[in-house]
Amino acid sequence: MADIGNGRRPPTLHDIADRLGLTANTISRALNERPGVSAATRALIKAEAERQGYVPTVHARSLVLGSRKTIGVIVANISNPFFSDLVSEVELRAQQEGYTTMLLLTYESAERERQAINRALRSGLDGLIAAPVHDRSNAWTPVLKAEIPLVLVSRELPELEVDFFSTDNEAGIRLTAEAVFARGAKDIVLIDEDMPFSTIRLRIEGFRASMEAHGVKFDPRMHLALVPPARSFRVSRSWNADDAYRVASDLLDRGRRPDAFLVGDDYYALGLYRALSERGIRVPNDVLVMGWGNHPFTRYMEPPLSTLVLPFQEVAQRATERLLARIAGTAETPIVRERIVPELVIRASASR
Amino acid sequence: MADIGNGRRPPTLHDIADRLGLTANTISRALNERPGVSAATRALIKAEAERQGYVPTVHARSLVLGSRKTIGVIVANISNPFFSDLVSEVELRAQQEGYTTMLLLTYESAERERQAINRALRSGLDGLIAAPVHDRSNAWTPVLKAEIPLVLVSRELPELEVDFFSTDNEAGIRLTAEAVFARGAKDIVLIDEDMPFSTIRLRIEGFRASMEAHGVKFDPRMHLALVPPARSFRVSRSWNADDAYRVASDLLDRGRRPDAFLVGDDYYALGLYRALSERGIRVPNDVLVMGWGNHPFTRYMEPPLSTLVLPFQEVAQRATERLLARIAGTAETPIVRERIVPELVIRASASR
DNA sequence: AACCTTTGAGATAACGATAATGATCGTGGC
DNA sequence: GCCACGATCATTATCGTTATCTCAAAGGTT
Repeated sequence: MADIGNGRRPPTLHDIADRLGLTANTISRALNERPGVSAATRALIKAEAERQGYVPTVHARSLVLGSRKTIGVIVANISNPFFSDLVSEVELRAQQEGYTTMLLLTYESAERERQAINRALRSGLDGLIAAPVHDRSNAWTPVLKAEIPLVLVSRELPELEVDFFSTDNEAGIRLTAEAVFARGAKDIVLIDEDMPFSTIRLRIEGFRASMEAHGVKFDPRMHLALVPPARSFRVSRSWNADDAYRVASDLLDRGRRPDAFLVGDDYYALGLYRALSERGIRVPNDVLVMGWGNHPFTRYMEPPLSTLVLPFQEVAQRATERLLARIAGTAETPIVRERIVPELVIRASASR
Repeated sequence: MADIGNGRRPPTLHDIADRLGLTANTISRALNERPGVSAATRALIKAEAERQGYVPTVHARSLVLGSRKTIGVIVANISNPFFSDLVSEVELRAQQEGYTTMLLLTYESAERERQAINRALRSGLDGLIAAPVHDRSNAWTPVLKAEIPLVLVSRELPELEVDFFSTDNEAGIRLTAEAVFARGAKDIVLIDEDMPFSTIRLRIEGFRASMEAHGVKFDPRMHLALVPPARSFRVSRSWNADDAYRVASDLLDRGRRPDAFLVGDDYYALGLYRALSERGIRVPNDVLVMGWGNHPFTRYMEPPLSTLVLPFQEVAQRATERLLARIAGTAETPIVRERIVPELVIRASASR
């Protein structure tokens, strides 16, 4: 910590080189463990670099290398546990491989998604993991054109020829449906969000298939209760429970009395529970309930909620792995689309 | 979309310049709205840039400008709603000002924090917002030395002369304590995490002060129930409820019967509720309970939990605002340390 | 001892953008 | 008709790092 004072400007390779009577080139080779430097000078250089508190300037490095060692993550928000776990996982793996993570949030807005993609392109990222806003596949063509590796998660865009990883929504809802069928349910209602996401479409498809496999004719007006889309994606999803409460209350007040409920989000179950208990309908005696997501609070609901453990981590890990392979150029060319089946957890809400 | 095919390499200023018989410099001036270019050529240039799909290379720009227009956020994780809301807010404001956000997670590990700081420095960020790992003030000296604007949130490091924004933990716990005192409680227990964070220290301090203001002698063994520190910070905080359940059960089984509980985290209240109900202790008739954080599920607990609405957004906004001002050089020099008082929400768990 | 190989380091030129300075042109003032 | 001047664009230098090529010295071989 002696002479930092050479102009109050962070030290560069030249500063070290001048001091030692060498050239910047040699310093660069020494610090990057490349051949062409003797062990003795290498040690000298490292010591001097340490002493001056040298930190390489990424701007310059990425300019010449053409890579920033940065990957971008584009998701709607990070209040949703799925996305926050996804982003965490990406950050972790990326960091291990020497990449840093740039975060871009869309809040489900097509316009913000466009901006995010734009900023991602301008930033010269090495790769991109994204949960796209629904049905906006053409928004991603600039990324493909720029030949930046892209991996999609969660929401599928079939028109795009890119790797895709997701929870298997269809299999998931079938698991829950089968579980309540197996416990004697005959009349099931699915509560889910009224949004055109592929995730929700697939859940409804799986639900319908399961119903028909059990000889029940699927009627949207009877077996589907749609919750209005969230008003804002800015903060936590507090309103989900409220909306589900309202939807479930309406349904029950119309005299409808199913013997099982499936919900597309654990928070919906909170509202559903209240609507049921206010009307003296008991879980699981009068009605079975299956959640979705295994949120920490579900084990503490009364009765504890049966639900699905989503493969957050696995999806995130596979997606990141794939992206890194694409960046490294080691991934085989054909794209993969993987849907990982979630795991059922039966608790008191579906025990009979 | 005609001739992109000049080598499959993203177009540069030179490509546009060559095409129009101009120089790169002129193109730069035209596209950046700087004087020295006639309106006619400016239009020509813009059209050609658009046609070639030109995207400026940040590497080069940051190299010459010395700024990347990027700010870093260092927090423990983003499963914690406080941090996810913080990060969201930072991303939003940053984006509005043309900055992108780099995410660095520490998982409460000093070593990972060190790495994160290192990576932040290497990345040539313009500024840094961080919730530091406790008592690691010397870890941040490299940032100060590099004269990179730094704003701390949530956890205070008094030794560091930097701006700081946080929830007022002391005032918060006093609000909850006063609330139960006002409703007749005389013997209060605080359940909190056994970690040396300044946040927790301040809560305990505030609790003690409030007790003594009401003539109760504060005895840690009587009035404090400490939950073992979380085992991992990787994923959601599911275990918090379990740990609180265990701690509360132990306490009750030792025959201790306080007439009010305060908890340092809404999740603790989940475990506490169960421990109480298993022993036939009713909320609020036999004991009052106050949460912390106003998590969405608290309104759906039985009975609904009284809690504190934390000023997540405000803290994040002020911190980001401050950081941007520091970067722009428009912030007055003296540092500020702001603690924002949370807001009380009384629900059935504390109604008498 | 003459010759070839290896090793360590310097010289030079990128990378793509912006800043500072220079050159050219047309125009206006006198 | 001469000179000065503003507008417009070209020239050149620069940011900090890495890649390529070159060269000198050391070491080994016959």
